[in-house]
Parts: sequence; structure tokens; C-alpha cells
Amino acid sequence: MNKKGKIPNATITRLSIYYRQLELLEFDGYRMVSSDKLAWLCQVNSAQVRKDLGYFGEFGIRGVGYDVIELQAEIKKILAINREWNLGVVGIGKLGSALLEHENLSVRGFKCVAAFDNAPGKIGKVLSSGLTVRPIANLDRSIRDLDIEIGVITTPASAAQSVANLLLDAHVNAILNFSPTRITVPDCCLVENMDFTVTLDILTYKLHQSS
Amino acid sequence: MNKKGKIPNATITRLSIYYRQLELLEFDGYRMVSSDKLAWLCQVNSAQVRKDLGYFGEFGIRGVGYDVIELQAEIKKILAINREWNLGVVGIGKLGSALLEHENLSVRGFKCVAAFDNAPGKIGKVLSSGLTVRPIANLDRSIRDLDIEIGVITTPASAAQSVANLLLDAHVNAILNFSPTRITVPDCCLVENMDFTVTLDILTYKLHQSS
DNA sequence: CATTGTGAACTCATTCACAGCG
DNA sequence: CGCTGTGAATGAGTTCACAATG
Repeated sequence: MNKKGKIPNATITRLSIYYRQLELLEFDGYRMVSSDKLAWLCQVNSAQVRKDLGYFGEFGIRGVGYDVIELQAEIKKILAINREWNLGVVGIGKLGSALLEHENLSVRGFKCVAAFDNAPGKIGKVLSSGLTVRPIANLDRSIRDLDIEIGVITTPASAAQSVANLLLDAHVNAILNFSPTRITVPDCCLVENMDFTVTLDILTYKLHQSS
Repeated sequence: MNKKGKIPNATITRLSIYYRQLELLEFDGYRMVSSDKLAWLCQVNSAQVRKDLGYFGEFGIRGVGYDVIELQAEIKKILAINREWNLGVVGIGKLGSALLEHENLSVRGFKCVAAFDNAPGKIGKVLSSGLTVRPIANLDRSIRDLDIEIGVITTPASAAQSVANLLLDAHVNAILNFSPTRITVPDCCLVENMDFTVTLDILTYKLHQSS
């Protein structure tokens, strides 16, 4: 798909951000957009926009810019968000419940199709999203039955690694980890961490610096 | 404080992660740790650990390693997490409520001291954390009274920029933005984004690549 | 003598600057 | 003529390799 070489991680993050701006541009009635304008909206350099897109093909028209709708379709293809993905959420505390009902996920094609916990008081409970909480013991079975490809860990830190192990056993090899600990997985498994306490530490560091 | 030069952003993130591993090491009874061991635990290169720490001083003993307790204290000082920080959460939906009650925040010294929303049905409501939902109209006043230094945005995308503007008016210049949109702020204001839909896009991209 | 601390080498990412093209 | 696409230049971040040292 890409011409050659490795693509910076940051490029992928930016493509996702470009996509969101393109949605807004389309909503506002724009048909074309220049790299300059898109860059300004996303707070990056315009050469960056062109280079990021250049890794994957030639999507623009010289002298004119990019077709707002067409470019959205191209980015969706690149990011593989031109189809739906089934998520399984493990750990149905406040955060897990919040994610299950977060409409941004379903709007973007991320379907939460299963909720897991192992607290006896939670198993069997019907959530407002309509899902019934399943026991973690059934993880493997449910993941197979429901075609879950991405696991979301919203347990406390103490449970994160063992949940990750169970997900691995069930051949889920993409994990979004909200717990405040780093999990260890084999190379075949992808992990992205969303630890907001780490992010808050970055803020306090910078606040302190600038004072 | 630092010897000279600019410190990589990634270094700050890693310091936060080192700190969490040091807590665990202390809990497990370790008094000293080598850069090699800490690096292995954090899944980074050992030279990286030494270089990261080297930006801020000489904390180790050659031939021995680092004092687990002392190094925690040094990192707390560096990250400015050796004191408490007051947070104000704006947008009391599922996600905002989940954050208000998330014990990891208070354990780490991040105190949610105010909850804001502008839905008439929510204002005045007493949350299980004990906080009463305040109207966004009072943001400025409350932020001053409660010494809030960090604003957390958990509103829908459509409200994020206007909330950011109100936070800026109230001289909050650190924002943790959970909304799926990038906000525009002057240079004096720090923003960190926690958009899990972007992170999921990274996962789907990589999943697609590796198949 | 094991491990830190760090300049130098290297790898990765961003920006510049301009040729190529619609 | 304006904007894309991209090689070349710059800049940032990581890893190597070893001298310094408790």
C-alpha cells in the first residue's frame, strides 16, 4: 500500500486528526481544501500534511488542493476505519460503563458488543446500553462468538495483566489499556495506553516549568 | 533545574512511568534498582533511563544503582507531583462522572474539587463523590474560590472550545481535553488531549497492516 | 568490578525549498 | 499561477560505547 519505508507513528495520529477536520469542513460545505488550510486547522506545518499523505499516495490536485470527500475516503481506507470493529470491554466500573455508552465510539464504527467483569454482583446485570455483563471466565468463548478484535481494559491496575493474558489466549491482539499500569504482551499483540494520570503528570511538569 | 537544553516530551512521559514502577519495586521490598532492571520493567533501553534521569541530575551510585525511595522523591519533585493539584471537571456526563469518582486521581494527589455543567437538570445535583454540580456560568468565580489550576473538559466536541475559552478567562492555563476535537488556545495555555477514538484509529491501522 | 553518566553516532521526524504539474 | 509532491537540510530523540567512579 505505501510506497516504501516505515511510516512515523505520529503520522497515523495526524491522519486521524485530519479526518476529523475534513468531516467538519464537509459539514461546513467545503468541497476542496489546501494543505495550507488543513494544516492551519490541525495546528501543524503544511509540508507535514503533504508528506503524511504522500506516504500513501497522491491524493491532491496541483494548483487546487484536495477533494474534501475523497480525502476522507482515502484516510478511512488507510486507517482501516472504513468498516466496523467489535470491542469487548473488560472491567465494568464507572469508566467501563461510561465507555460502553459513549456515543462517539459507535458513531465512528467501534461497536462495544460485550461487557465483562468478575464481581458476582455485576455478572448478569443488564446495562443501560442493553448489554448484559458476562463473567470474565467466559471471555474466550464470548470473544470467539462475537468476533471481538479489540479488547478494552478498564480494570484496576492489579487486574490488568491477567486480563491481558486472557485476551491473548482468546487471540485478541489489539488492546486499549486504560489501567494505570503497563502490560507485557508478545510482539504479535498491539497495545495502546490511555493513562490519564500520566498525562496529568505531563501537565503538572509543564505548569511547574512555566512558573 | 535541568543542566541545559530542552528536555524531550517523551522523557517526561517516561519519568511518570518509571515512578509507577518504583512504587511497585518499593512495595515488593526493593531498596536499590539498576537502570537495567528499571528499563526492563518499563520496556525501554537502559541508556534511555540513565539519559532521562541525567537531564535533571545525578541520582545514582556507580556500581550499585538507584535508591528506590530516593529516586521516587526526585521524580516527584521533577514532575511537581510532590504536592496536590485541584482539578475542575467540566461536562458531567458518564465520562465526567467516572473521572470524578476515579480513585487513581485522588491517590495521586489530583483532587477534583468542582463539577460543572450547564444542563438545567444537572445543576444542583449532588454527585456520589459529594460534589454539587455548578452552573458553567459560575466557572470564573468557582475557579478562583477553589484554587483550580487544571481544567478537565469532558463535554461533547461541540462545547469544548467555548468551555476552553471560559477556562482561559478564569486564568486556568492547563487543560486536559477528553473531547474528540482539538481546541485552540494561546501559547500561555497548556493542553493535553486524551482522545480515545484517535487511539483506536492507531490500533485499527496497525491491525490492518499486520494482517 | 558492576553500574552510572555522557559525548558521539545513529535513527527517526519535521521543515525547507523548489521542481513539477493541473 | 498556485498548490502539490518530494529530495535535501535540519532538528529531535534514541542508542552505542566507554571513561569515570563509588
